[in-house]
Amino acid sequence: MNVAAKAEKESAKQSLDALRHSCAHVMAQAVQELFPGTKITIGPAIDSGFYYDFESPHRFTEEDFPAIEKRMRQIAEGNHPFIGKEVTPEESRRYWGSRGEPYKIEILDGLKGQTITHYTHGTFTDLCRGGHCENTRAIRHFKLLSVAGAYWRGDEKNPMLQRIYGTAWPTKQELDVYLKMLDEAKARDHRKLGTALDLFSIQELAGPGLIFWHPKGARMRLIMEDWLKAEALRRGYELVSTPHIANVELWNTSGHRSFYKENMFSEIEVEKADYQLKPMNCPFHILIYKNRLRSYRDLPMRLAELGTVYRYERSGVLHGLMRVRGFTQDDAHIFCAPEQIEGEVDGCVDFALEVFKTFGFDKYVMEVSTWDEATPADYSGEAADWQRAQAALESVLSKRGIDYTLIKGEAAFYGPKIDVKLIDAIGRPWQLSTVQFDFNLPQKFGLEYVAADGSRQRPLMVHRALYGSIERFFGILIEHYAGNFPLWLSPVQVKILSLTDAQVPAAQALAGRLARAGLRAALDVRPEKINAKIRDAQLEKIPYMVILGPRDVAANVLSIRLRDGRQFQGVAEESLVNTLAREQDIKQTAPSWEDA
RNA sequence: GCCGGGGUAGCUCAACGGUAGAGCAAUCGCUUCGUAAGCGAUAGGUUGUGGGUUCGAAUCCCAUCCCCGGCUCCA
Repeated sequence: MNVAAKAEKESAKQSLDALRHSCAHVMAQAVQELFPGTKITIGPAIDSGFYYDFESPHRFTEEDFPAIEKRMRQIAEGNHPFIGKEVTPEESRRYWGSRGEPYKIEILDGLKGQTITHYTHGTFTDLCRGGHCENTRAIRHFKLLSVAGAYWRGDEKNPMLQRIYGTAWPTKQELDVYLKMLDEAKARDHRKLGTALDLFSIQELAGPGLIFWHPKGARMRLIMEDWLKAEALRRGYELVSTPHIANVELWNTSGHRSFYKENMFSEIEVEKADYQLKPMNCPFHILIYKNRLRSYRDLPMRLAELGTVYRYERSGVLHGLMRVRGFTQDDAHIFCAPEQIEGEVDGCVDFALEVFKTFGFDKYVMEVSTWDEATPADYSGEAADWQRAQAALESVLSKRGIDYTLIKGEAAFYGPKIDVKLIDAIGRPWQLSTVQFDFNLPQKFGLEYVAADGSRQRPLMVHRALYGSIERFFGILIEHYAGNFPLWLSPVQVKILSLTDAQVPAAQALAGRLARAGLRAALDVRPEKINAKIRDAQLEKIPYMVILGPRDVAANVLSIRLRDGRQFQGVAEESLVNTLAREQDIKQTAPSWEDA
């Protein structure tokens, strides 16, 4: 993206934020008028709209929205300009004191030495640093969406406030598009589709956050795993396999018992020793590295594993496949010499891009998180290593011409990283792949290799996950494709529907031949009408249907129906098999059949 | 974990102090049909769990588990 385009995008975002922030003020006014005793706190613009947090004796529900929206509309139509005014801290304090707004006074207390401004529209004034549209008149296309609890200043030690979320757009069309996207997202919800398509479940009796993969989901998982393993081997990784629990001494050594304790399951005592379920695979791969003396000739050593980890997540944060307590990471750790890091990072990025392309994602954003020199807090490792690693991360992306955002101070304490967010079919970002340096664990475990000159050196370590977690990636795939998976991932690729009982033997024979050709075929020979069988197959989102009636059998041809409704008659069996085998082989995301 | 909203048949939902119901799915018949639901019958529930109030509880109260929307965190 060039500089001018970036600037234009930035300015468009600013005016959108101004509209939304202004809408939040108007909502706050409406709410205070309609629900006396409500205290205001903060109300910013966010990615897709705005919110305002209130403390109120009234419990807000969605049933209150029509009344609030109606009042908002009246206020907006009142044609009030937003007027900013600089005030002294004393003035401001007096104003908020007189209005009985303790949260505003608390904010004021945090603004020592800064310029204080009040923004007023009509009869409503807010303590606010600004960023408003000119006039309430601009606020026309908005909708309140939900109400939720939120801690004052995001701290769970503070009181719980009530947050009302809304969205606002410059035009009706944009608002409608956004609302439609929300509906679309709801329809694609992987929890809903997971049940409808019988892919997975979460069982109350077994516990929250633990995933049961049903036959169809497990089939897809197998395909994802097989592809990834083959690709890893092709790229010079070694596949390893490690235990699910380990003695607490391992976690003491790695440091996880101190900095990751809240997320680990409790100890399991066995013969007077304590064990813990693994929340991460890193220490295990490190032990494999450390198991014998390594030479510089052994490097880079790339150890990969589909490693299942267990993390204690607080009950309120669990979410379908996206946030669970037991999941499998496609984890790898690369141990290398300093001069190899750029090549290794490039290999990881290349692999990640291959994953996106293969699974049908063409949009993504990358972020490089580095340390912040200004606040050299508790970073682990040598400054020279950090600088070299950060340079490698940026250099790899630049050389590939990949646009990225540099986020200073966002690095973990143990090293800088690249994070990749995928953009799905309806424009939502999902945090996926990550490539992270780790300067902490090699030190904690005293990792070494013998250099060419015979000296002992510390290897550099890179963590890397591409799917992130198989569960989560699966959830993203479900939502990205809305359950309409490409042929190569579809648990059932072809379903053969018999028109009458007379075609059952032919249907069975065809199913056998398709299976032998490496295709996943299913049969529907129930004594149902063809319309009913088609409907069921459509609801199962099966990519190809073969409808077998007396005419087809007589002519020795097939009638094909695609998931998108298109039909092709008189297709030779060989042609179907070859076309599908190829579509599967090259992992095509679109169906092969062209309208004749 | 916290705030709010919910758990009724495999699924989607109704009944909201007075004997628990529908559609789909399932099972059994009949129907043999040409591109999104053929007809009929049967079966299916100590209403998440435990306690309480009441002559009577799916419905009211308490506790607890799970789910949903958020907060916080994150793969």
